Amino acid sequence: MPKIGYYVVMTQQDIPKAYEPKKVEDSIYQRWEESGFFNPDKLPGQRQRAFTISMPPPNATGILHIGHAVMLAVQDLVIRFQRMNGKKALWLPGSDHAGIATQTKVEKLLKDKEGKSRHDLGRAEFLKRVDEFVAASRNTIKNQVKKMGSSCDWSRERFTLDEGLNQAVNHAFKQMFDDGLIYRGDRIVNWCPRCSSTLADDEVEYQNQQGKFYYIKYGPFVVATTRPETKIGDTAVAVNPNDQRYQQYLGQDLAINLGKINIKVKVIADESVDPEFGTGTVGVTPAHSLVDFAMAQKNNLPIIQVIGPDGKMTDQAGVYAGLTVEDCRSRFVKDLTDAGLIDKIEEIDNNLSICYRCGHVIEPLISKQWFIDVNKPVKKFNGQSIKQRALGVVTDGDIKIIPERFNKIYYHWLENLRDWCISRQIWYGHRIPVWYRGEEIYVGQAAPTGEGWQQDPDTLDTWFSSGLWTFSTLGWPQSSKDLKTFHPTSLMETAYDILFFWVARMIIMSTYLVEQIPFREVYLHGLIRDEQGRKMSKSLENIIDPLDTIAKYGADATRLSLVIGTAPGNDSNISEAKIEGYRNFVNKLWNISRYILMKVKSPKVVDRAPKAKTLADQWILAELHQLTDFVTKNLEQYNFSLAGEKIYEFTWSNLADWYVEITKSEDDKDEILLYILTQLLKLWHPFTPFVTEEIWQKLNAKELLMVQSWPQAKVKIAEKDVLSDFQLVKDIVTAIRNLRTESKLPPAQRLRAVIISPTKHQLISQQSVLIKNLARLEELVVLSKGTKPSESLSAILTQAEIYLPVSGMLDIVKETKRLEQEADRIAEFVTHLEQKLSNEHFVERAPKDIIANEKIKLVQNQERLAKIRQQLEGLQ
RNA sequence: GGGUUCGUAGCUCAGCUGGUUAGAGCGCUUCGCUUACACCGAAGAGGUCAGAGGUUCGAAUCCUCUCGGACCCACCA
Repeated sequence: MPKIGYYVVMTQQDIPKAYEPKKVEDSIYQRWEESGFFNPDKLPGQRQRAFTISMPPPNATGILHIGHAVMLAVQDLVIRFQRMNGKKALWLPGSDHAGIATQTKVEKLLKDKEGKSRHDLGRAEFLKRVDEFVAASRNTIKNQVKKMGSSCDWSRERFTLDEGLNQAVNHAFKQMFDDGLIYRGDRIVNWCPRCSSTLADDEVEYQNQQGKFYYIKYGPFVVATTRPETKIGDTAVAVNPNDQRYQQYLGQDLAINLGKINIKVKVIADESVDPEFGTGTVGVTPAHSLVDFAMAQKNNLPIIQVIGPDGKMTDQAGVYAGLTVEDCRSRFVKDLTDAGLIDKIEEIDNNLSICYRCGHVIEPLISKQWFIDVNKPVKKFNGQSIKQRALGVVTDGDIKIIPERFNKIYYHWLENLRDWCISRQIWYGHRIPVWYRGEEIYVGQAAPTGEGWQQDPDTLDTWFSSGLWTFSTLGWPQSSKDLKTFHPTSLMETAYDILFFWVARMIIMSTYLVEQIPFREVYLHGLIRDEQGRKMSKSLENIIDPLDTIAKYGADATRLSLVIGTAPGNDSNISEAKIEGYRNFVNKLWNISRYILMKVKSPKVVDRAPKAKTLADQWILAELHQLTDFVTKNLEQYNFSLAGEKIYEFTWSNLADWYVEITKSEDDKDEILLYILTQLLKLWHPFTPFVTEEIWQKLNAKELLMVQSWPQAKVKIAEKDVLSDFQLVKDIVTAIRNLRTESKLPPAQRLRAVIISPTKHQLISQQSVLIKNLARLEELVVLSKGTKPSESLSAILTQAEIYLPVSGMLDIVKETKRLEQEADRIAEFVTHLEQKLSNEHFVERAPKDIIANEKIKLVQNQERLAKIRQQLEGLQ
């Protein structure tokens, strides 16, 4: 027998009592993959509209972590929903070379294992090592992505260093260079001496720390600084223009002695100096401070670089040349102290700039780098800059960010964006497509012909290529069919912490290069924390590894725990207990299915709603259809949690706890049970693809669940009446069970009950078999009117009085107390309603339907209260 | 300094554009191995929705302030 034989041969008795994800998940994934349906070109049926998600490419460095797991769970949910919804659904996977991150990682491995640096190996050999590492790592990640059940199109998998993407990068660079948006210049940049590379502004992190604030006697001034060694490179001293104390010195050139060093500074006035802070005077170090650099440009100051790219003092530092920054600082401070030039030293809180990749302290310094001009007017944007354009597509609503509040953050970031430094002095990445020969410069796709051309040794910022991701992966700059079909993509789903790094840059690059938005909607999920809300980290030993939880509880349970109980853009805490809870749920779904499969004569898919034969049938169908409607709407609006909770509730509370129990006493349920199961599996599929597919196959389905069409909510039943009628039945059953428990009647004891209901006795009579079975009654008498049987427990509902005669066993004291409590509770509610309805303003201004509803509630509860009081009198 | 966000049952969280006697899961109590499921079932207990004002007929939901937690951006010379 072919592969499907596995399912055919299996008899219903063989269905295990407990669902075992580990045994089935891999083979189900394999079936999906072999079906080819991950590829939108191979999907069945006529599909006009495309739905595209570009998977945020995980870094080629590591292992799948819980953050990736959320992203995969959410995106797979959306893409499966859209695929079932008849869309040409493409989820394009890939990975990112992550220049600095990967190079840092490999350098560390190299050092730990062989004690060598990248320079010991040389560029070519080092890159070979990186490629080997990345190849292995990418393969690992790919397998882990599959473990989550991700239905992405592996035939379109891309890597940022692929040939095609490399061409896209070069093309983008050349186009922007030709348009004058990319330029090369000497500017102050964030320099990481450890990485020996520049960093973008947003790649710098800050660490709060206790530092020393040195007050240095500085000619006629006292200048305060946290970094004394940079004072060697001062070329000015700045004061606030309004500061009366220093007016006399403005414009003067002063020679300052700093112990073993003499410097020359000009006294300048600058608004940015806060007269209140420190001494109100600032030593200006143009080469090693962003702010000072700006001041130097404004005032035409000389620039002296005293710290080199290697983190050591340059020759300009005189006697300190060659020392590391740290050594220089202590030597310099000692020399100043010896010379009596230290006024005082204070402790101060300050922010240390550190490299986001390696944690080393950042040295701002001046360097010749490549930049993208974000403020230059662009002709095709009618004079707007690329930054204004990126703002416009969001303010105009072309791109919708969910949740909306991130709009503000996005705007703020873009409005303050400075030119983007795109060159990196690392080896791993896209080599800058620029060649030099003497004074000549050539920019192009490939090396120019002719002798003596040298390519720029630098590589591009990783985010430059990531910025092209939505379209470079679809064949750009060629005008490919994929690009036409799938771009702009539909949804960008990612964590909010990457909004600037990536989302904003994709918008800049796409609007400029393709003249299309990269995606229509951005859905930002929160970060996952541990059960106490702490970040997950190795040192806290609180890491939840999705691969572990998949092995232990299954991919479906892991997915549910990441999708339900969370709100967009909000961080969420996760614990193993939560995942365990969803494992239990998946098992519940399994067992409901097991029950149905064992009960029906021939398991099959039922897509047409069967005729309801009983009230219970009508009720469960009405619930199912309402559910379908609700879930569809909420999935369309990315309210995954709400949708999931609702299906959960239907599955466990309505189907399992009530309807399945009912089918044990009502006959002829095959069609309807199979219909409900069919629809339910479809609704659950985007959330829990594995278990639903596994059950689906047991329905002797020929096709895979993943390509079935999404259920339509066709509601024909008079739902309101059905729902309220069935609610009364449920209330009666619950009330009887409650009486039994409260009065400690043995669960097995069959009881007799009398129900009196003037308005609903017919309904209750019709449902008496059901009520008897569910409430474990021996006999049920239903009357339209009558009096309470003697010596009986009573429960008064709004539409029915229920009596359980317990001759000789009635505890009058207890029963009185119980009824009194009930009466008090209702009396309180009645008072509340009376007050509300006697409020003129309420009656005047509230909507009519609300008032009508309150009136009904009042009447019902007044009657109910009266009857309970009657009972109480009867007990006296 | 600017901004965002959270504070709802013991714990983890849902509650959309204001109208339910405020919900879920876990935990807890009391029963129960009723042939789908003990990864279960039945019945319960448990909350003045951080605090104080305000808008409104009506506020957990909107506004202001206070307190407490988290985060982002800027910046500290």
